[in-house]
Amino acid sequence: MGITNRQKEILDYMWTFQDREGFPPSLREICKGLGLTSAGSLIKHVRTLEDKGFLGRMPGKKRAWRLRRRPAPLSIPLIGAIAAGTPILAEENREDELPVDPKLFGAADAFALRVKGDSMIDAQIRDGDLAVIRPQQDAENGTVVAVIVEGLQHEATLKIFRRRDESVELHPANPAYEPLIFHQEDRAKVKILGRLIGVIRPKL
Amino acid sequence: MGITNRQKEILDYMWTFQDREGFPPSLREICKGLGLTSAGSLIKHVRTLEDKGFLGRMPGKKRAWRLRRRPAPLSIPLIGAIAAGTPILAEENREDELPVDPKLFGAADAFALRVKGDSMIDAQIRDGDLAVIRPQQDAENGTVVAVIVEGLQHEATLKIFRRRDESVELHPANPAYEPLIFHQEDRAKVKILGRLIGVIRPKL
DNA sequence: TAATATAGGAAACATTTGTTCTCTTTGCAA
DNA sequence: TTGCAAAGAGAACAAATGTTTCCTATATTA
Repeated sequence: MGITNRQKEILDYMWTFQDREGFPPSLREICKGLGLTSAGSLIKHVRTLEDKGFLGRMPGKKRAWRLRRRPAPLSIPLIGAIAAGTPILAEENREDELPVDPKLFGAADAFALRVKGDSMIDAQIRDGDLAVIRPQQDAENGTVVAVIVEGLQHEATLKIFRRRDESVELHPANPAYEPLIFHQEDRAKVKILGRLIGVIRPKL
Repeated sequence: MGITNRQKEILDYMWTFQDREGFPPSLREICKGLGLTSAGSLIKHVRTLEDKGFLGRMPGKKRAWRLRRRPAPLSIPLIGAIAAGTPILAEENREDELPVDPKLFGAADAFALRVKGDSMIDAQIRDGDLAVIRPQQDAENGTVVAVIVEGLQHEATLKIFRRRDESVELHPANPAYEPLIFHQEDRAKVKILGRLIGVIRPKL
């Protein structure tokens, strides 16, 4: 499903107009911008763009269309308790949306978890902090990861990750807590959700 | 030049609509959203909003207006070194804009400072953290404040604030550092910039 | 060659939409 | 009370705007 040169010109002009003016152009304004004289000529192209999915039109409304271009998300989903068997980012797991641009933390698809307890206090992470996580399946030794241990809880926890020859270890950053060590087939119970890439401490 | 409750409702709805739909609402769509039945009732408010500068209208065009000045800013200014004699938020002191909605921290006019050193490590604040500050002139004992000491530096620092009978004390949250104590007229050298209301730790 | 797809023009038409007018209601102050 | 201002309803009007129909021109393809 390609797009012809002319159609791309039209789409680009619509974006330019919207960025400059703050609202979408009318058909005749597009004509003027492209040097056309008849709105009738243009509407055929606009309909094609709609059919191909580049344009969302609202039938019956004037000067009302959405320009679809994957806009980067402007917020980070806050994940609460995790329903069994669902992917982490499933709608039912989302507790809130944090009005923070994830690019601030260098990731496009981050999510956040609320930290409970003081097991990471030596990493300057407090009870109540929001941990920003970039999703990934595996981790480097020594990095802080969000993990969930199968059958143990329904909430993710932060731990320092360490893989040894025959075991996987999850270490707290607080000498008052014991590390969790998984041997042999138990290692499969440790599910890495992602790597810690930032912290937000709101309403201190 | 205030803005009445009703006018704020209308402006908020216009923003909500634009964010949701991708294009501005028509007068009658605003009516439906607010429970009004007559566009004639609404246009008076819209004109007032235009006069007060909250709305840019394009005469003769349908469904075409710019929404100026979001009700609340969507970013927090990051303040770097402070030029002598300027207000903290002056343009020349701004180093960057953090794409974070300040309402996340419960304030509308927050700014941020980059933390240098580990003098607040016991408060779980690290070198490189961004401290979110709500501007205020005074502070309660025991709270963490951003202060600048006149004649000493051009950068604000975080300290735990304590006012005694005859002195003002600025305590680090790290036993390796000494508190700063100001007696008598020296107390005037301590300028409080604001109170710590949040922490952001980016790109960990 | 004829057929077809793409691109554009001009005019007429129907709906949306901003605008203007008059009227009513409510709350507040002189 | 009277007067005034803000808020809203309803109807009618004019301009903007999307839509349709019928036309021409050019390039490509069977």
